[in-house]
Amino acid sequence: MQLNDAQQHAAEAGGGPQLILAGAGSGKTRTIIHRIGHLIAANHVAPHRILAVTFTNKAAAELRARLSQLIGDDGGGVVSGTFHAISLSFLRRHAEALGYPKSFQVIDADDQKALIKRLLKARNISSDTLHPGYLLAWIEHCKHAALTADVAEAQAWNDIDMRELYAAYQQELLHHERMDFSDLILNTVRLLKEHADVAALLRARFDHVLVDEYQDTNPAQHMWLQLLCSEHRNLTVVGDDDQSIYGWRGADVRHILDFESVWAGAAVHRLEHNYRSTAAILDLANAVIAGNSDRHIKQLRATRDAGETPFWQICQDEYDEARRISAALRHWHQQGVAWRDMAVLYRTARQSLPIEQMVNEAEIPYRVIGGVGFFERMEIKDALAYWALLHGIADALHLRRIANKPKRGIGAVGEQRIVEMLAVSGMSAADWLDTLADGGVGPSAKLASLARLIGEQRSDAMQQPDMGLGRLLQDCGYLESLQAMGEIEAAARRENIQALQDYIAIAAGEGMTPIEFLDRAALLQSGEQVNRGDGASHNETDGETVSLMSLHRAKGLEFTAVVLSGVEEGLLPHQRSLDEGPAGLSEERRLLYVGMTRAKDYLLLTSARMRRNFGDMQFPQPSRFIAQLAPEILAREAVVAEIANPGTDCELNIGSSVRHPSFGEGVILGVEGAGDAVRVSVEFRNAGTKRLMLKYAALEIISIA
DNA sequence: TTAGTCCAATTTTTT
DNA sequence: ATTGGACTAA
Repeated sequence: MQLNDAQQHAAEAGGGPQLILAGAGSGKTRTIIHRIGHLIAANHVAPHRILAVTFTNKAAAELRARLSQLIGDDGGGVVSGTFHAISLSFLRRHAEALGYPKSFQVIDADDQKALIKRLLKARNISSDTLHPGYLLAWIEHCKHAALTADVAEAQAWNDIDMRELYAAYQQELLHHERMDFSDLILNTVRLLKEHADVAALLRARFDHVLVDEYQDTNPAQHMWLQLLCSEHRNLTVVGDDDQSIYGWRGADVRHILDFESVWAGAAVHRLEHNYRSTAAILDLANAVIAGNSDRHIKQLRATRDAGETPFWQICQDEYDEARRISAALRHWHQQGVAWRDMAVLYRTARQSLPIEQMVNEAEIPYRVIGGVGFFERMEIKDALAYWALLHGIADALHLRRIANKPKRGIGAVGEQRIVEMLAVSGMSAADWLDTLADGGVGPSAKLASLARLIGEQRSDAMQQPDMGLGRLLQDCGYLESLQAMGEIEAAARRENIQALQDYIAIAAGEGMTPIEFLDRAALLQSGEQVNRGDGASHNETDGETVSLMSLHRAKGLEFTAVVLSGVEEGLLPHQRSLDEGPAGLSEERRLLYVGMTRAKDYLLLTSARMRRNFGDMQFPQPSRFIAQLAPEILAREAVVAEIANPGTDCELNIGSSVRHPSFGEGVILGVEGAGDAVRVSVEFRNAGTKRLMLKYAALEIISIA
């Protein structure tokens, strides 16, 4: 397909700062691809001197795939990756300027939290005084704003100096030779800012930089780009302020709104034709996003026919919702939509459980994208810790992790003493463990047999990096210790470990070093989880599956048919964001907008009248984002009813507001029966949900939805 | 000092 | 419902 004028202008613009405002479905990926192709073919830029920054690893992979399609030759060596992945590759070469060894590793969220907890415990600060999550969130907040501990604004909580704790946390990380995710960005900024020699090398590395999803960059990333591109100024950013959904991660929409003032002389390109969705879907999405005032006014124009009007289905509870979703998926499948072209999206991960159960029961092949990622699983982290020890690249966190797995009679105190002894020794964890082979002192003596085992197996493992892990886990008793969780659970975990071994084998085949493999594991934390549930019985081809994922994960993707589930007050908008005020609410609305604009042909919204939360039940109102929309743009079940107040027949829809003489105001959630026997379910603001005989209820209509 | 039992807090979203 | 943390027995 040809590019349209705006796309072509953007693709063929020369150097200098370029801002591409690209609405949902406006072909921005194609434009980027063509721009890169044009830079190479017409401007003779060497491919390896082009850097493309994407938001997810998946997007980076997609970019590479499409580049090789366009220009062949494996994309010609164009460098692409996430901010984090690219930062890590910079830091691998230059970390020593910051006092880190080149072999530093990345700490994941779990270990990060454990480290913070130990830090607070060592200072006798209880979690009631200062919640670890709160401290961590504040530190992250500083890092997103590119503020190191020495320049962060002092912050006290219950007389505790959080800035001092931030500094201590960094010290602790450095001591463990680890960086957290935010450090990857922040430390790269420090390299560019504080180390002129390194900065010069990094700046000279690329001639052109392109950034996707620019609306979701935080100040640290913004600074990262400014510092990297300040000389050549060949920076192209692509984004859409209506799709900014990462404010909680420090993203600031102003970066895209203010781009022209930061980069003088920037050219602006607007892609305002939507090629993805039917006009009906786009009308609905536009109606929703129009409710936000803090946005660039823009026209996103449909290029497709009206199509089917999106439907809003109100369900009894989350299981009824899940069943109706399954029915819709089946229906679309009968219409000829492939499973892989359908997605069920939700606000929170826990919503996936009932959906998984019902979809599975309906024998629809599915997969959950996200959730607990492969590399975050306990057994995988354990196995990787053993593997790191085997390859001599383990650190204190690895050793601590497996010290008492399987049980070796080492408890919390013993663990602590082992870590202290290791620190005193001044050796790496792997080297220190080797010295214990002849026996150790105190708790470390309990590691002697493990030390001997590793000593015996190491040389074998070094020669064949893909082998060895399974043998070590078997011989040290780890695999057997899994049995304590029950046969089925243990088998699943052994299978995961087997998958890890296969993964390692592939990586080894590619010539990847052990440290590179750990890097990949750290950056790919959140992989896909394939076919949970009874996948074996469906005999589906790989990839022929419906995707279940969070709204955030759906960013940048498109599907023929989309279900947005749980469109309720408290869930979308989420309660936590409502507590954050108007900015939080705007972001929730954008999230809904992002979800709707994923759909090409069919869109179904569902909400439940009742939802089980922890143990107890909740009765959410329909989401404020859709409750007021006319049935012409969002269809729903309608009932013709004669109501006391107007006295005439009228269409009373789900979502209509009514008043009852004693229960007060409420919203119609459902209708059953016919004629005189029609009963309506009404969610009253102050009186809960009631089922009323329409004929006798004396309802007064406030507004018709 | 460790291991097992009971109780509490937890969940918004991700690199 | 699950999981980490505190408490208690050995």
